[in-house]
Amino acid sequence: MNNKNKVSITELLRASKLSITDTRVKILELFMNSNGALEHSSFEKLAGQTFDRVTVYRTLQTFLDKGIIHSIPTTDTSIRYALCKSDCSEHDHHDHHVHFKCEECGATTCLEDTDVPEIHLPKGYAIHNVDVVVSGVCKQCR
Amino acid sequence: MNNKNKVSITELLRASKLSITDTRVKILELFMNSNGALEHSSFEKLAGQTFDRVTVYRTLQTFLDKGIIHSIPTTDTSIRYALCKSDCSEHDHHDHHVHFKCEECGATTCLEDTDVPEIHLPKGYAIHNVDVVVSGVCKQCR
DNA sequence: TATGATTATGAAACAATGTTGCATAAAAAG
DNA sequence: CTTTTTATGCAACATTGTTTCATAATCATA
Repeated sequence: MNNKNKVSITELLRASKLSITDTRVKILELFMNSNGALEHSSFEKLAGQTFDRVTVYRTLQTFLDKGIIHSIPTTDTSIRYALCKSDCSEHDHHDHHVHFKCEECGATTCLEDTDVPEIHLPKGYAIHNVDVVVSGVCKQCR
Repeated sequence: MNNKNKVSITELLRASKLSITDTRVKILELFMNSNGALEHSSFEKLAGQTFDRVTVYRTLQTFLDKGIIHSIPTTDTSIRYALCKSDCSEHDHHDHHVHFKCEECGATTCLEDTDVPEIHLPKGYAIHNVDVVVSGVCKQCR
């Protein structure tokens, strides 16, 4: 982690009107240093340091609320989280990209360049969000 | 639950080479009598009868393996399950429909008539499955 | 339709995951 | 530097998921 990232993490927290704490900075560093999406247990295991379980839950919830991260649905037990692009905000998410879950290595990644296609539902439904999760085998595992 | 359904449940189990047991029949009845997708806890609460937790887990896993039900990814803790159409089989799922989660009533439903659009990924990815989960407000809740 | 082989179930014990309340510690505001 | 506000850690608890093993139910077949 270089100094530039530290500065941007600070700015990110400040922009979301969140106080700057060790836990929040370290969790954001973990997100920035990892390619894929992280699941909850990662935060307790990683970083040589133990975060308290409760603090991690609360921090992730706060980041979700503020639009700093987004959650990725899964059919296993663990929800995954990934950083939002910088143009997301509290009430205006637009992470309209596809997520990919590799069945070999287990990694979940955001395919930023692959847009979610438009979905047309029968009349009467109000659409707030569309999640697309593709599973298969990623480049590295083939 | 009428007799016709009972017969078809029996046939369904037999077709999947599963022995016909009370638990399996009752869990399938729950699926057939419910419009939306069911989460695990439903099976323990519903039906006036208490199923053992372990049996429910094993039964759902068996049904998944045999292609009788499919799972629907969520960003909350509970995985949802719904019946597959009759033309699914053990190694050949084709439930290529969109799922809808209502933010008001919480119900998750299969939109059988809304196909999952084709997704084009960057080169190198092998696609096995595409899950689309739309969240918003359903007809009944508007 | 009884019998043995096979498979499913339930119980117990455990492991992992998620939640709540409250005292303390840290950060922000003045 | 002090006060106010907010975040954290701990403890206790609740829920969810897993493993093992003895018992019970189902199936195949005689």
